[in-house]
Amino acid sequence: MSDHSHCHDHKHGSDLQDLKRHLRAKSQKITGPRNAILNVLKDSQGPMTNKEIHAALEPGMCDLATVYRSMHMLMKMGMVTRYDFGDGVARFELHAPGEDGHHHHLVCTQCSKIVELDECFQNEFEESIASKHGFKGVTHKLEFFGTCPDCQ
Amino acid sequence: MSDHSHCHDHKHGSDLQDLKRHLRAKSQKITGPRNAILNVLKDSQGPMTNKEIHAALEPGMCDLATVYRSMHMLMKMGMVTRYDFGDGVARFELHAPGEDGHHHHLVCTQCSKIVELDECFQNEFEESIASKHGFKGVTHKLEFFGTCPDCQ
DNA sequence: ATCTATGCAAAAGGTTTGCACCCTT
DNA sequence: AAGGGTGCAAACCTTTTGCATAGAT
Repeated sequence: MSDHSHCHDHKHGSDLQDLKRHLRAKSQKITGPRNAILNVLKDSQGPMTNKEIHAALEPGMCDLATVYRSMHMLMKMGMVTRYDFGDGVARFELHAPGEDGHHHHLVCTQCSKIVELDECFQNEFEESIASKHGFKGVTHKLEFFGTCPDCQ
Repeated sequence: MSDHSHCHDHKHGSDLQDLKRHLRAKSQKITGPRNAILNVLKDSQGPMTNKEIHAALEPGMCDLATVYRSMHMLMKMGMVTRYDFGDGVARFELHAPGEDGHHHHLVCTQCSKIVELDECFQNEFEESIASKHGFKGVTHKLEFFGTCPDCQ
């Protein structure tokens, strides 16, 4: 598989029309809450928790439970990727429907600042591990942790 | 019972005496529960959740809350590493006090089987990312996910 | 009109904490 | 004897779910 070279714009590469079209194509309804959530995700600077997404919506726009349900739906549709940074809270990032949005992060262990990484490590490694253990459809999650300049 | 640390045996490289000695050295008490927990971890085949550790102890040996507290303590002492496989549950693996126990896993997304990987990917990549963004003390977490032979 | 999505509230897990008592050192 | 460690129960947080209603197609 080839790797993406447009890396600076992962979250701005998808416009709202595309997203809605993709939802409709899978016979998912375009509702107020979903519309609003997609807008928040589209403009986000990095991965967001359910609570953060909820907080970013206009008050009364949408229940927290609906945010959770929407993220499940978007994940199942492959429009969103879930990230885990080891603090027990799920974070989500939107990407264009066709693309897999695969990339990594550099997280500050002090202030939790998150840097989006463009670099994606090349992986003959992944293939050799997969074949060695007889696994199919192998992917990886890779995150970096350290202390950011401000916290040193 | 001398045992040499082969790559295959990361979790058996630490014997109980060493572990206890290390605890005492940091003025941590050796109690019944801690002793039992260390024994379970020492014999484990892979990362274990708090609940699994608790279940592996003799009934009545130790409260679940104590398992949680012990894992915190062991982590702070650098004797245990925490792993997150994206299911919202923390898993722990013991390693010898001096060593960092750094390695990776291959997890089956169907049955949750976990394969311990010996290979650790070589990282000039990590250094370049750290310096590029001005981070210090950068480490990484890398886990592989796929479908195991039995589940295909 | 149909069938899904939502709000609300309750439940379900995982994890943490307060407090009185026990036990290692 | 002193201080940390433990059990128990309650609190906390994130995430899930049941159910009646609202809303998109």
